[in-house]
Amino acid sequence: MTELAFHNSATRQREIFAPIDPQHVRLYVCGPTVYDLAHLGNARPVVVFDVLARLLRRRFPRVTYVRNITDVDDKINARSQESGEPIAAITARTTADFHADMAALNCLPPDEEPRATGNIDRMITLIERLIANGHAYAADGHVLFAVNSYADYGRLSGRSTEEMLAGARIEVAPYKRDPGDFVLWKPSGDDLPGWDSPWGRGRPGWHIECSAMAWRYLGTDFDIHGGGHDLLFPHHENELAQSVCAFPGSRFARTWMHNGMVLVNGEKMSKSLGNFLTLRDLLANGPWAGEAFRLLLLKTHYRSAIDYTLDRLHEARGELDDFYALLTRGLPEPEEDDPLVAEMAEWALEPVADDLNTPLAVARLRDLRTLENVATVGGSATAVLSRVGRNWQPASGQAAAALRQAAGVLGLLSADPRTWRQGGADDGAAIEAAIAARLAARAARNWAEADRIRAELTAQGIVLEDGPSGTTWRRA
RNA sequence: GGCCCGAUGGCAGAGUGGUGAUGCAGCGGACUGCAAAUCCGCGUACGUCGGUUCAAUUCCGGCUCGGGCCUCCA
Repeated sequence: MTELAFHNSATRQREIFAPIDPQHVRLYVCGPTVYDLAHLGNARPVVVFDVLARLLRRRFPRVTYVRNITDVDDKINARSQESGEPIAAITARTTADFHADMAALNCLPPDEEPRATGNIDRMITLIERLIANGHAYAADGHVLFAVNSYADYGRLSGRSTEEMLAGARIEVAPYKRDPGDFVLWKPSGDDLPGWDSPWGRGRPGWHIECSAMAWRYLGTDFDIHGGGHDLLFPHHENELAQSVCAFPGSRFARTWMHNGMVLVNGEKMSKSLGNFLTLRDLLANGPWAGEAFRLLLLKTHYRSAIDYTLDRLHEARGELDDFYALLTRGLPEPEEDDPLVAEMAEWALEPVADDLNTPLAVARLRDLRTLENVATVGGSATAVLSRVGRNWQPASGQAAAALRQAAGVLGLLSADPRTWRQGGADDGAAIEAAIAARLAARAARNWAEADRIRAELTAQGIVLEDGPSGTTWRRA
């Protein structure tokens, strides 16, 4: 089995993955701030790191995947003040929506999904440690992290403090000793959520929550930290600084992985730009849209930017149609431990181990599809086999089993194939009757009648496929 | 303005110091009563200018263009 290798943002290099504890791999990914529906860009890290988690679970005895819910944030407060809806209602509703949307993308839940508000005490502990260690100071009701107390500040995101100041045009709060200092704790008035603390009633700054939750569930040192590339600075830089300074001698995450942005019309999709499409908008295209979007994401390498278009979504759907067509054929089931099936599946997944090269893995899935089609429908697999460099001669059902197994690690092709192709209206019996009538007409060589029936079904959005083993149908 | 990343055929998108994957679209063929599905085959690409090398799309540098971060952001 090929070893795993990932591009580490912290070193800007591809590195062989060696977990701190090979018996227990630990992964942390930044989760959503629950103040509004998730958009397409929010979905990308969830899908990408879902694939990573599936891969890790396949390779290691135990994996703990933590993804937080940020349910205390000034955007949430602002939303509540605008709409009058209580904060708890906004966060509960948005969290439920998020879960539903991610399930529609076939993302598995993380092992732990802590909420920021459930970890305030941990954050306070961290802040106290930072003050005690000389890395933070209280000023004007706030507690700030002192950037110049940490020599490596800026190293993760690859920028010096001078560089950061050079371009910064933000106004600097008067209570900051250094313009780069960031807030760990800030005071809350009576109209805002707040918790008692040594510095008065207040609420946490943005970055401290992830440090607290990673510490609680994964310890001071763990294997992989993931998130969108736009979080690299300042969020991850600050998170790292806080955690390392709170626990001298620790290193926090060994590997940092960042996914590229989802673009629309060549520009980053974001709520502040207003050019976003929510998952709800996307899923309204049909029951196929969730998996089609997942495939669309996995057809591009996770670190590259990806431009979303509806055409590409339809293209991905068409590909899934082809895969599911094969899986509806009622193929023989190979033995559980069939070595050829295992070999083919392993081959297809090989690229995923190389910094999540899902586009190449998807291409290999297509080769397995061709092998199965050749085995069951007929034709020649010479082109595929020469490309693959093997002399596989799979019997009917073997390549399909390998396909399902490999696709499962990508979170694809796990729907019921018949539902995928024929789900929707409850008119299956009528369609089957029409197909039987057409077959009778064909048997009588009454082509006009047979074509009339087919045209009628086509008008209803039903596509017929005549195969060696009979006629099947699907919805267009 | 500072820092970082990218530029592959009509579109999307892997990969490699030496015959340039794959998908969609297009074209031709097999199969089919005709289609659809399936299989086979074909065409057009490595932004630009230099450098290193026997050889560069692949390594190095300049340029152009695009994107990201520097402010909330997946």
